[in-house]
Amino acid sequence: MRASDRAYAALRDDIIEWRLRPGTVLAEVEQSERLGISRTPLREALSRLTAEGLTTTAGSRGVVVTDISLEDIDELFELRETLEGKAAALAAERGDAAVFLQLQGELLEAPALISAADPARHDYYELVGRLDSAIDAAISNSYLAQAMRSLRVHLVRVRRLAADDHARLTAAAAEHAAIAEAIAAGNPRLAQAATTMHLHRSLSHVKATHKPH
Amino acid sequence: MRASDRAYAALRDDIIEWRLRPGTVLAEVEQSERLGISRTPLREALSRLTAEGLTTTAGSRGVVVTDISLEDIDELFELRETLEGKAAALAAERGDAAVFLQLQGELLEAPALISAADPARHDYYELVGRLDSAIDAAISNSYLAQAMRSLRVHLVRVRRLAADDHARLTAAAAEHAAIAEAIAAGNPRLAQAATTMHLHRSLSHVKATHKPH
DNA sequence: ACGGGGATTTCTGTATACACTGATTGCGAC
DNA sequence: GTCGCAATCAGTGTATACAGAAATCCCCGT
Repeated sequence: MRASDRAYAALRDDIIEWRLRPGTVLAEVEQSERLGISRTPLREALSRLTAEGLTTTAGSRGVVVTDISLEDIDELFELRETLEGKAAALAAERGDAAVFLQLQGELLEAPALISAADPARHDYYELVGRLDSAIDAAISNSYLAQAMRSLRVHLVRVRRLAADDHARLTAAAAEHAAIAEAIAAGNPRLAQAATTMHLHRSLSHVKATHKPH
Repeated sequence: MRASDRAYAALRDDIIEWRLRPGTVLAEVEQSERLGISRTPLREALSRLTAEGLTTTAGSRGVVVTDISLEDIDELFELRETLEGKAAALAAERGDAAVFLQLQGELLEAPALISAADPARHDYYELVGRLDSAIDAAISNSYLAQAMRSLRVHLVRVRRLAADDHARLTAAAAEHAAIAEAIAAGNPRLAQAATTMHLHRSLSHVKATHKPH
């Protein structure tokens, strides 16, 4: 694996997990020494982060970690509702019903995953990730898929702001199951509506349990 | 201006104007010598182009200019309809009516710009660009605006494929005027419908007059 | 004591040298 | 003649050295 890839992954994780707080300046020499690489691959990693919107170049002060305010979260979910609603509708039109029926079944069993002794909810998020991937594959639109991928980076960051308690995750699993069911049924409008419902409830939950950093 | 910025702008223009055809490999040493800069800033330019989707890294063969097929154009317009439809609706809800009334008036006079002896239709495209900027400003959603900006790069490239004849541009100006009118009237659903109409006609025209390269 | 100017230092931006990987070509053997 | 292996070469990935700019700090003057 290339050094620039490792630097990108490390910095990306540090930002997403809020170990690098918004406003932190990422000086090239400092970070290259911390990660044990040279400045050249680090610069490439920083450009990629900036292209994704996780950092911005603040004049000649180097790059700084971007902030996410409550207004940003509103904007983020506005775009997310647009993109994922359309994606769910397209998946209902073009997707393979069997795949989403299978996912619906797994999602209905998801509460077992959440109540397990996995504090990071790894299995649960992996299942949700599989639903996202299935939708990506079903829509067969690389531009839309790319737009959603670039959004999800910011959403993972927002998710860390909220308290993902057991009750919310159980409800979210049911909402995801409803989306999968609508897609499997080949009903675009229902799939879009289920997505809208899920995102609105997610947004409400995030804003209600927002822990200021 | 930085050398990497100049390299980025030069390569971006070369790709958009189809001087660099899809499939062309952009070898680092070759391009850095052609542009009179070193490899370091050129690599930064290439990463930016790759992040935008204008190029892709093809294994160890360096980066190659991405292709745009007819299926890509369908996907592109599918996403464009989603994003610009939502943007028009939001602009109708949040925008300043006076701004869009003014733009509507100018767009109704646009045929005069098109029939002038400007083969590049510079004034006309500048006016359309002002409408895009006004919508960007009105929606006050940086994520959505960013997503549309990254799309427009590809759209300019597609536009070069079509024969932008006088008749189509005149009709397009009227369609743009209709969008501006709906936004000025504060009617989100009408604004979205007008956008859908315009994009469908644009897509039909592109596919009808497509010049294979 | 406060303000301004200059010098120093620390940063980014660029160039270049080096290393390593992967491909291509040529030579030899079957 | 063809297949295989090896050697060379081209080209990317990385490190480092240098230059230029900007910010900060210190010193001097008022």
